[in-house]
Amino acid sequence: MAEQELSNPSTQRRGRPREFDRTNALECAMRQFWQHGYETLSMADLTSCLGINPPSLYAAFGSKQAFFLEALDHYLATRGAYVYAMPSDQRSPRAMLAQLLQRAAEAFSDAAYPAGCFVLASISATYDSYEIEQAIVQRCQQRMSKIDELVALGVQTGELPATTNAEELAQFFVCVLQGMSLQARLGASTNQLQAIVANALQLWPQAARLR
Amino acid sequence: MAEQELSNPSTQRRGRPREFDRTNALECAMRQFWQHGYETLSMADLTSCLGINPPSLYAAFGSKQAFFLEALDHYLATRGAYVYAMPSDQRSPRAMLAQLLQRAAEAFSDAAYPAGCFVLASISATYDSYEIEQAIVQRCQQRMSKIDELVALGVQTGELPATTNAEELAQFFVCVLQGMSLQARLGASTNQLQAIVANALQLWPQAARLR
DNA sequence: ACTATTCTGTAATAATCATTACACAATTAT
DNA sequence: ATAATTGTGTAATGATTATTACAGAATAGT
Repeated sequence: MAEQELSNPSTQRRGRPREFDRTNALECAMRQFWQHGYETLSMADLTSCLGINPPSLYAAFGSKQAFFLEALDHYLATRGAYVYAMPSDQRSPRAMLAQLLQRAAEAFSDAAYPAGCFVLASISATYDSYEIEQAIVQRCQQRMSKIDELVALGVQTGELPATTNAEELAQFFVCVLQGMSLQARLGASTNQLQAIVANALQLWPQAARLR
Repeated sequence: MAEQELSNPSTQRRGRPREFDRTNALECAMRQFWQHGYETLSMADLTSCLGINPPSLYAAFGSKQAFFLEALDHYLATRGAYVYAMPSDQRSPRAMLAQLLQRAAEAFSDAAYPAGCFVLASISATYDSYEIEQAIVQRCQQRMSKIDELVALGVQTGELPATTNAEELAQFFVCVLQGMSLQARLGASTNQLQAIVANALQLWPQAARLR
């Protein structure tokens, strides 16, 4: 069912070779979907933007829905990877959460890319295709669980008081992160997002206050 | 340019009377746009949902865009009015902000309506019509300025320390509110949203700590 | 009763939507 | 050289999009 994509250049395929770079097309589609949204972006816009014709696109990706989902996963593997790309697990959970949020603040307001988070920007409205909506929600929750882990770890290591409601605190940080994406879509600057992060982190005091 | 809508029932208009209730149609359209989004919701869906035919709809509202904008303003005047409907200006700024956020927590998770905030849910993706996007952003910022006022008032009354960066703190609360809308779209319960509010409000301590 | 006005229902409009049929081009395998 | 295979370009597909032409129905004013 899934297309077998051979990355090994030595294994040449028969037939006429593809004239466009698949990854490059994926990157371009990611940006387009990110900025315009799934429903709003038409295949005509997409093909003219990519400089290729519909049959080539369909041969390479299958359908608009499959193309979007692959672009979404391309985002998760590249620009959206900062969530899991923690520098080192040696650092304290708080420092890791701080870095996660600060990286988000930078990424969301990076002028080189559409504003905010691609996954979060894709949520808002329900879609004609329930399949897409499910895929977005699932990937969103999977990513956010990283914050759950960090807060739980903070309680475990004693960095946060044992009486902390870890689920609630984690959900608070998730809420802030998601709000930051919306703020970025509305034009918030890196500095403004960083100020939000600094404020939010006050709920996880640097010096743990044990009762 | 704007349609003259006479609310006075004594001033009868000539011609065949409208067979559907205009406000009722607006309420129904609001829910539909709220749930499905502007682009996704087709006029065919809308007319069949309202039980009226396209010409009646166009005669009453003009166009899809005008219909959406009127539905948006209907939301602001009804369900979305909680932002400005503060109980009394006698209360402290903090209490007013708390009430604003708590009302949002209830409204966003009210099963009787689509989840989250209609205005915020309408942002995410850019639209074919720049006019609509501008209208949404403008109404959004106008509403959020209420939070700016409350925080500034808190500093003014001494409830918050004079060293407080009012703009940053206000933007933090706006961010939380917007994140709450997204959380609600993802299925967060009233209790969960209230817990987020409680956490956020810790940045505005009940007993003002003056340095 | 008659005219002017406004709404309603049917059915059509042109445009755009995602998708594909088909002929041809470019490659590998034999 | 020939067959098999796969990508490309042109042009079309049927469906759906927002919007409206038109004829008839229902009201108010005269």
